[in-house]
Amino acid sequence: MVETDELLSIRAAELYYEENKTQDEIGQALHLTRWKVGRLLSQAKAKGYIRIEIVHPRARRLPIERRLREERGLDDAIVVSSAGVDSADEVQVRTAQAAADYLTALRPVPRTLGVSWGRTLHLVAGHLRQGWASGVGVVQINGGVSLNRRAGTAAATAVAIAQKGAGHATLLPSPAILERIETKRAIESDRVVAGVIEQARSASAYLFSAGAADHGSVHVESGYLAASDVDELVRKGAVGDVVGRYIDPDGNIVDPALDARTVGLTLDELRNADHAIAVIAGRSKHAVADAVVRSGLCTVLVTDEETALHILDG
Amino acid sequence: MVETDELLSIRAAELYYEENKTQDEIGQALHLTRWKVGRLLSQAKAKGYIRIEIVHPRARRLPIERRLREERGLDDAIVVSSAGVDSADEVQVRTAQAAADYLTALRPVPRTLGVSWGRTLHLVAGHLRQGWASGVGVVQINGGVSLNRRAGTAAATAVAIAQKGAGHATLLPSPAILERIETKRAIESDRVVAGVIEQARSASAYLFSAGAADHGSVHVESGYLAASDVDELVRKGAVGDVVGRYIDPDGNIVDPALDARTVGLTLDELRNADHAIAVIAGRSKHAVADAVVRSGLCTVLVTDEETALHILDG
DNA sequence: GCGGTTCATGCTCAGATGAGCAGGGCGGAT
DNA sequence: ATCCGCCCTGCTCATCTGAGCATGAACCGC
Repeated sequence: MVETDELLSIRAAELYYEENKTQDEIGQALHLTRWKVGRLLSQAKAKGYIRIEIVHPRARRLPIERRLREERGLDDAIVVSSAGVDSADEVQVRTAQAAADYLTALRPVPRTLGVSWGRTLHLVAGHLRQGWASGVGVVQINGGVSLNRRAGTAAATAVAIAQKGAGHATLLPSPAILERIETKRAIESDRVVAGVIEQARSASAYLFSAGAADHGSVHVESGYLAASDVDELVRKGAVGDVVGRYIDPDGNIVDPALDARTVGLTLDELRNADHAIAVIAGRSKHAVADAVVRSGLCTVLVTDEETALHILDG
Repeated sequence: MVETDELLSIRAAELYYEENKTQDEIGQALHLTRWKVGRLLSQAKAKGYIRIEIVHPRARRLPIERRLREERGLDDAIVVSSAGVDSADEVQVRTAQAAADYLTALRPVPRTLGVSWGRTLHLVAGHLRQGWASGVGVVQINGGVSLNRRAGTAAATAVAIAQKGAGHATLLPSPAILERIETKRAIESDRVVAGVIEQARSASAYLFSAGAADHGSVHVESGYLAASDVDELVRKGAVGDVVGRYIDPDGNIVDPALDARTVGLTLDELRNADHAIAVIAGRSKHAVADAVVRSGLCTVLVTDEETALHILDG
């Protein structure tokens, strides 16, 4: 009889969802009372036979967001649907869009916003609307002067965010990673640099992404690290980087010596922030995303469905 | 504003379908009246942003069935869901199951059922329940004595269907295709054979499948045709076979000479039947399935979702 | 400017649905 | 054999939802 009930619940679901019959009509068709039909329907839902999906580039996944908040202790989570998406780029674009939306709707509007840089943040900046805020201060939280080509994308990101928010950007005039620790100390003792970092520390919110530990990393592309350096970091357990600092699955610094040569906010400073918004999308970043959330590096996560499910269910 | 409405309808849909809020609650959350929310919801449905799928091996696709009836003039159609199916075999099993269900529920119960044979029908026979009918006559409608191995599967199918339906099977003691037309004439003039064919002609319903025109065909496997023969048939436009007779996309006999050497019901006899149930599943049979339906070879089609959509939308 | 048209909005009302409850059948324990 | 408790069923009632309608704003051509 349980077998029959299961079949019946499927028949009922077909008539209800695909043929738009009322439960009463279904009852007549299957020789059941309408209450029985209602129960079969909720049974079908409970057993997961009914899958409802919202297919839209801007669609979110609220139940997953809720789980992230409840099971991972995030203050907030934005999970974009990856339904009907073929390319990894598309996923990143949707996530960036969502991050821009979140930032626009963020209340209270942060007086000063600390930002990192990279491909993802560049996209976020691009999706922000002119006038998303009125007079926001934007400050870079990690070094970003490129060593070779693509110079200025880091600066451009911060400037774009500030300009569209009718504010001004404070740039951190320093490379991300220095060759020698002495140089790093020297740069940090520079009054301008020290001032910017001080300002970064006092930002009311942070917006940053994370990089995967692979050869496609911006650090390799920008010339801060060689491909072999990344291999070495991976060997030591690195899953990716946050504001230029490479971490293992538990969020610990993988290479303290390298970390000491990295300019910008430290991870602990980030962890103590009230509003730390991480924007992380794409399959290659599943591991870092997990590390970021696990180790409390962010209070708010903006990501895609697959990454979120990876974080939740491993 | 239209852009905003679209976004709103998505937000509303998320809250309604993923969070189980009432339209009223959503209205409060989004500062809308509940009527506006209702309209946004139907808009989201109309634009196809809401996708509802029933995920179950026994699930059917009623809207597609309806389209097959209305747009292709079938008396009835059974379309099984191919959601969550990985293997082609699984699709065939589901379809066979559905065909068995259909046969069991068929009213009036056919006094005599004409059946063909093949892998699909064998599965159907296997899924029939003991006692699906009480006293049904089963008669083979095309030759099926195997020339080499696997002897008897054709007979076994008919016998199983009859036995489970508490009836008896009448076998057609003849090969499917003969080498020379004279032999075919001789066999057909045999009293027993002629009697069986006569009985087949007067069956009250037919159950048959179709084969793809490829080297995996049962005709090749059984030794009736060489792989090169099939290639030649394809060159002449064959998309597959029904009761051993190869047809082109319009349902016409591809090779009249070969057809004349084929023993069993003719296609026109099948076309004139009141109840001709075709069971066709799998991607490799899309073309034949289309030909069968287009040329009116069946009144009832049992198939899978993908094949049905191929028939409907090309 | 003006009349006409279109369209979105908020409403009434009836139909559809879900929550919770009483009655009764069934199986197991004593 | 009898009692007890569980679960399934069909019910009442309150809530939710969709259809259809009147209103008024916006838009268009004249």
